[in-house]
Amino acid sequence: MRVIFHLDMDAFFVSVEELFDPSLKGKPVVVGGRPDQRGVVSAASYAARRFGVHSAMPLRTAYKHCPQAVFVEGHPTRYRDYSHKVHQVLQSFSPVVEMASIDEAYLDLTGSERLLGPPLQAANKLHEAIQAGTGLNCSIGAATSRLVAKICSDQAKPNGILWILPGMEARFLAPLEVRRIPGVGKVMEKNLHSVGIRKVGDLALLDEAFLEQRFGKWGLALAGKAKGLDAGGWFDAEIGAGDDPKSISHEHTFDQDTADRGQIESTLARMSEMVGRRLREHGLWARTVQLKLRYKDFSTFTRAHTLTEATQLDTVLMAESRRLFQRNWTGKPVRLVGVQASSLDGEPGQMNLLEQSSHVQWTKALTAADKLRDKFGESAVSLAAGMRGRFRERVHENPAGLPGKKIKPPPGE
DNA sequence: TCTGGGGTCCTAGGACCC
DNA sequence: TCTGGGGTCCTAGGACCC
Repeated sequence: MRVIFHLDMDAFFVSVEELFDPSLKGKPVVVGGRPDQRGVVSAASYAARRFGVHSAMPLRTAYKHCPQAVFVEGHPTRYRDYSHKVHQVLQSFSPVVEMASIDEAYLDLTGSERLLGPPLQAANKLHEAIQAGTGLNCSIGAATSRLVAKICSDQAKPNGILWILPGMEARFLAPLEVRRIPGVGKVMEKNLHSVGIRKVGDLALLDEAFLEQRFGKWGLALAGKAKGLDAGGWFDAEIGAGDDPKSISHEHTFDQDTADRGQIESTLARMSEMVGRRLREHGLWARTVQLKLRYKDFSTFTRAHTLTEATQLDTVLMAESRRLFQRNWTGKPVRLVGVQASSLDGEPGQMNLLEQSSHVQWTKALTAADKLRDKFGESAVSLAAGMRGRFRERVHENPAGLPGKKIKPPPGE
């Protein structure tokens, strides 16, 4: 019988902020930015939640609900550090660990009973170890499947442990709202409601063929989920299977919508640099480049192009995203721009000799630039090629006092 | 209420090939 | 000469998650 844990950190970003500033404890805290900024709540403390503030809520709305809350920008590097600490504690409990996101993980503890005791006891030990190792609270769900363990940890919040005995899965799930099933969002919930399905128990009673015919592949998976099985989709994979990313992207929402071609294109250049850098960090090559635009009415537009040869280079990403932009932009003010790289591979694929030597030189130059950015910050270095023509305003983005350095492109470009 | 940024997976149509 | 079927790749959009 499988023993699966799902561990979820409680109010993770807020709790990390409290470690660095204990005066925040007990106060309504909102992580995400200033209340007059465009943006949404990344995390809210339990005190803030009592005022109706929750994650994904626009910051301006959060302010209306709770003007006395402390609004903080957030510190992504701190969260990554603490996520890493959590990961280390988990690895001391099981070799089969998968971080599902920055603040949650799955563990397979099957066969560990002699070492750690029965699931509830093991969960207690883990809970204490996380506290000791990070100073943070978490909630743990234990069950025979990933799905049930995940729903359990949610039910156990905050700072609790819940174990569902083998064989009790369906009875545990039956009274819950269908929305509690991971993957059932607003739209699916509405669709299910429209055919009279509200509880997971209603779902379990239905004919599988009906669900498949009505809701497609997903419907079939739902039938299994209602019984507590890891049926279909992402839950089916073995724990620890997910490794290399399938896409890498960066996007930016302007403080105010803009129709300034120079501003838009220089932002695209910056997004391309950031994507290129992450490709090199991961040792991945991309064949597909995608441009994303979002307009005032939130309508979102994407255009992609697949290259004949994979790339890691900022210049190629820039040229491609700019070309897509110039071909498709109608001149309407833009709210957001983004650049995504996909069709990723750990190898560059076939290149002719000339391209190979050019590629080696470029990679050297870019890796040097990456190191400078590590030292002096993202805006310290900009590609000389990125400064040509419309990208010229990048120069002015360099904050005073930082060593602005141009990296010369290799000859022949 | 006026909506971030980083992802994953699914669907569906068209091109193209055998 | 009235029109098959399957496989794979590419593209666009959308639901969903943290």
